[in-house]
Amino acid sequence: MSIRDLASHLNISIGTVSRALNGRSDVNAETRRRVLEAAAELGYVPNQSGRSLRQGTTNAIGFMVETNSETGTHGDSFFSSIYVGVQKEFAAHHLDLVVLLCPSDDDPYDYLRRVVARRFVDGLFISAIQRHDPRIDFLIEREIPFIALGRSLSGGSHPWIDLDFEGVATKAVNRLVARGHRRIGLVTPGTELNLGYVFADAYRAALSANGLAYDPGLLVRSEQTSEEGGYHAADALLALDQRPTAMLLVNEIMAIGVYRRLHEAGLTPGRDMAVIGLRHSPQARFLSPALTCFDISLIDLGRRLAQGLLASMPAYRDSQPFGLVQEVWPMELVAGESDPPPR
Amino acid sequence: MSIRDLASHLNISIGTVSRALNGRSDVNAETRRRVLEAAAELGYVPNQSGRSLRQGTTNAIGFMVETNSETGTHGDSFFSSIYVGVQKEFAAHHLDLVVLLCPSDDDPYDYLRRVVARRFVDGLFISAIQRHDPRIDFLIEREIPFIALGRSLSGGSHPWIDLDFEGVATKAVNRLVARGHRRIGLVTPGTELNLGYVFADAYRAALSANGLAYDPGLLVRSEQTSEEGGYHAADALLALDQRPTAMLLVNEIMAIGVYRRLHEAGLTPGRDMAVIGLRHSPQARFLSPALTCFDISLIDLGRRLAQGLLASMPAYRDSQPFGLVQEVWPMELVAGESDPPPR
DNA sequence: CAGCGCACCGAAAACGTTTGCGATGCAGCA
DNA sequence: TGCTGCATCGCAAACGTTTTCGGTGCGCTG
Repeated sequence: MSIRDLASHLNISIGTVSRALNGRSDVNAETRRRVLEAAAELGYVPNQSGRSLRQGTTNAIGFMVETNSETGTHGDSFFSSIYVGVQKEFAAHHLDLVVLLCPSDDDPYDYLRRVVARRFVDGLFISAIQRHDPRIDFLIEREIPFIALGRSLSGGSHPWIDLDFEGVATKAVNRLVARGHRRIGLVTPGTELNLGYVFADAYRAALSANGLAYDPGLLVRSEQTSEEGGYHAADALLALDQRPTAMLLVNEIMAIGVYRRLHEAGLTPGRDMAVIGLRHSPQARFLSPALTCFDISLIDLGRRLAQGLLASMPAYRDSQPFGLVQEVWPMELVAGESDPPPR
Repeated sequence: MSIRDLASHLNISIGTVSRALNGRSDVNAETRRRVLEAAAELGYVPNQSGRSLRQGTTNAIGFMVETNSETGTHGDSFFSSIYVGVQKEFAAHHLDLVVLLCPSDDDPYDYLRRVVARRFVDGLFISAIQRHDPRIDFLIEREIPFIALGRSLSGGSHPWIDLDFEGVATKAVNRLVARGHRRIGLVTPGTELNLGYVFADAYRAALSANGLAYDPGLLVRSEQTSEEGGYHAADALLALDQRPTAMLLVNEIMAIGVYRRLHEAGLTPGRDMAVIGLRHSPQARFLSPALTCFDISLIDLGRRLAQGLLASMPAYRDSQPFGLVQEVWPMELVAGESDPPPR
């Protein structure tokens, strides 16, 4: 059931059929009606490979995420919700979302180059942005549409959306200081992810704005951002001569490990230690005491990412009222019971 | 940089280049070496569209999952780990995994038909298998390779892997009965998902094997399998004249809601009520008291699914030592502190 | 030397689609 | 009538690849 079958069934040329199906203006209204009717009747659907070959476009968009081969998660379900938002935005454009899982033992840059070389996707979402991320320059140079989930120091102007770490640090520190805290620890990723640097800078600025000195010992860079990572980060903070009375975490998964370590030290989280985190997954509501955290509307973030990508793709730019998307994503503080005043 | 450029650069025909790249035997060893060298040097990578068009194959495999548009999750990170396992198995075959998110307001059968019609994938994983699932007959009839994550009553022999609900029900009920429980509630999905029926049958069989009568009131079918669903299921069980002393849940997300409802009723989970669940996500370790649950090695399950699919695809069958995969996936009980004897 | 088989390679068709170009017919206008 | 312009459509090329078919040259055998 190709376009040829459809044409011979209607006794017209394949060119006319193609034009009718694609809504071109130079085809008679009655002819178009007959074509669409026959297509529906015979169950004709265009072959994507043929179309891609001719147009040089695949109608597929890749979302590149990095895999943790050991735990088997990629982003702790962080991305699942983002996908949904992207999909919602893509539905109207007949675009397919292709999740590209870069294995952790593979170099993200090499992986990306292979994907691009295969011409498998028309555009890309990239995440886990490094401080100096070669993928960005590569994509800009090749003129491949993309949007980054996260900022980078890499040169060139390109679309990106990042979480509002400045806002988080400011609100969290202000809140803790208002409650009487003076020694506030921060746990960020210890990898070359740029967000660790951004978060740390925002944290230092927030401390300074509150007239507090920055103590390097209170900044823990954790290789893992998992429960294990949280455990060890709490361990490091508790080992200090002058312990902090509050901890600010980059996600809420680490809070599980922090709670565990606190309990082992005979401390009760939310009483002997204040904890604030960022919420990545809806399942975070379990923690007891309830974690005070910053809520991310991930579906909306996904939608916005999709809009930003479409706006940078010539074929879809007209459908988007936006220009170059470069913005931070605001987050709302959800008060829990984990950050009381110090004892 | 097409195969034509490569050929003219080497002063040989494109056919020879293609044969050399694809490892055909009818090409001189020296010629092959030169071709591979030039391909690497010039950075040539075959165009997937051209290849797909000629061969009628796309090198892409779809994984169809259903989306919950409200919460934004699809399977509570259940699938994230499965993807990783699939990807591990696919890596050697140069297959791409395409995640196909069926919106919740779309009919899965219609969605599947559109995907198939577009010839976008060579094979499919389907999940969320209904009791009578029209997708299965459709795929069998069209001779499209697939494997189902879940059993179904739909006719025809096809590859599938399902969780070992019989084993779960037997072990859980035996364990609870051995500890003195006599009234054990079961919470299963209230939708047409087949797993709800399978689990309920296994539960009844396990009760019977222990000489216990089946009380229909103790079987709660919950529309939602989320935290909310768990809350309401616990609500229903607590409203009974004769309350159960233990609850068996279909996943651990519901346990969050169950715990909450128990606390509201002045009951302490793991003391006034025994709770056992299935573990879908590694983050489940947070619950306090620790949930006694059945652990699923999701990465391995993903690998096995991929093997089962490959074994059913003519192009890859030879690489797999397996035949038709139809099996249940064993799960190990991880003892927590949530299922003590009744008070 | 004739004949045969084999290794290797080039030519060309085919996959299904889109699109530029030209052809046709017809209405409108001078 | 003759010319122009427009609406509509057919023809054919092109996208990049794989694969069949046939051809060439060589070595070997009888």
